[in-house]
Amino acid sequence: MDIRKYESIIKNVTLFFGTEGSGLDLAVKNMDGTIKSYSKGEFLHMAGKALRKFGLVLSGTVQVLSDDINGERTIMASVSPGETFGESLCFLKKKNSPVYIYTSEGAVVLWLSAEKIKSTEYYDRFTAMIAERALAMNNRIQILSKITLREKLITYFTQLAHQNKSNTFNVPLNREDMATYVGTNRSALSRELSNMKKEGLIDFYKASFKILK
Amino acid sequence: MDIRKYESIIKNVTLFFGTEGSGLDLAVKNMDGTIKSYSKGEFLHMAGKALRKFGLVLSGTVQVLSDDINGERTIMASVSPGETFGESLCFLKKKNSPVYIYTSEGAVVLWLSAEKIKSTEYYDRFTAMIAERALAMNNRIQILSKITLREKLITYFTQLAHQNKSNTFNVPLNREDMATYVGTNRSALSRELSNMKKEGLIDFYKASFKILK
DNA sequence: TACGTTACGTTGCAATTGCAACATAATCTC
DNA sequence: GAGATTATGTTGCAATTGCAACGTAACGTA
Repeated sequence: MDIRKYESIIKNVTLFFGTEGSGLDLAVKNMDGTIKSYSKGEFLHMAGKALRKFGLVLSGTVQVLSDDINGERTIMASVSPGETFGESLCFLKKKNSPVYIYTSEGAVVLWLSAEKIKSTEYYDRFTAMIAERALAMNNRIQILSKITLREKLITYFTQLAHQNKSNTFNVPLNREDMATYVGTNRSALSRELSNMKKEGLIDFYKASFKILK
Repeated sequence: MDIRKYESIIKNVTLFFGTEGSGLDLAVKNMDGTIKSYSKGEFLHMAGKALRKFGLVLSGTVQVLSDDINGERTIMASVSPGETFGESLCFLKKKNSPVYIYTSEGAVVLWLSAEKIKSTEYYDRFTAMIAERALAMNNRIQILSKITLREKLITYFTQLAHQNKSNTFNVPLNREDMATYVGTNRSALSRELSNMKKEGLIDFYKASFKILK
């Protein structure tokens, strides 16, 4: 197991922040940590089985997928290096979790036991990680449950302004991802952003936005 | 403090499940629990201040609200007896939480310290509570991020069928709430449900639904 | 500079949906 | 069971949005 190879990534993850060198080795060992490499197109986990450990992506990208009735597979999340997946499912020991874990481009994953974490000094951080995710999802739900695109955008901008404590802020997503985040497509997003600018509600240049009214 | 008066509710909450009588008194005491009554139209918490404790509603209903730029207040959640609010905000000690807690009809709330919980035997359950909420929100996001109403409904039904391990299930919401949950209005929902029935995709009678195809 | 590539803006049109208004059905109360 | 009340279904119309196709700007590379 070659934790040290990925130390620069791991030590910046909230869960391990500030843990380095042999301290990191020990921490990972206490969580039954195992590193596994996956090649392009491989499944890391199949639906219907319990997730014994949750994953921290060390390199590559991992997709969380689920099926619907028509047998269509939807991407529920795309996980990048330094990000985790499956903590809640794993912590709750959900049987029959309806999700697949898959990598289209190949990935390296550090698998960690949520059960073992409970008896380490990292338990509080683990809980905090889930709580942070809950807040982030809550924000997104606030946006997605608005009816019109304009309302969605106003909600999104309000959140960003609040986070930045300023009416000027950068949107951390490109237009394509921003559109997905607020539940629309790029062209509709561009149209509405332009309308809002025309009406003097906001101003923006590239990723920099300003709320005017 | 009159915990016992609400024992029948409290002991059925996941957090306290199975805890009764003097055990419950002790548990609540160890979490710095305090009961407070609020009258119609009262604010339990104002935006901009940290939430020192999270709440468990004992009677009445409590609304979680937030403002947007236009000064419009949106209901983020409506919390009924036996349900909790603010766990994540409280656990993370978020300053400047942008939410108001309000009761339109009056309520009784048991306030509990997330900090104190850490050193009790209930910590695992607390974490599980947040994880459950994360999963529930994730389900809703899957639904809300679909484009068409039909896709939203198919996703919702797929989730319910999976939870029930059967293609027949009851929807635990009336049409009005179901519409809100999937991000539309009642009449559009009725229309689409009828269309899906006409096309032989589903069948339903009142709250009982069946996936056919 | 010329070229390719990628990100972003614009627009026409068809499809979906919100909304309002009304119809019908179920439920409750007396 | 009459009448009130609430839940659900139906429908016409206007508004919003998805989608596709194209235009424009920014950036890197040879």
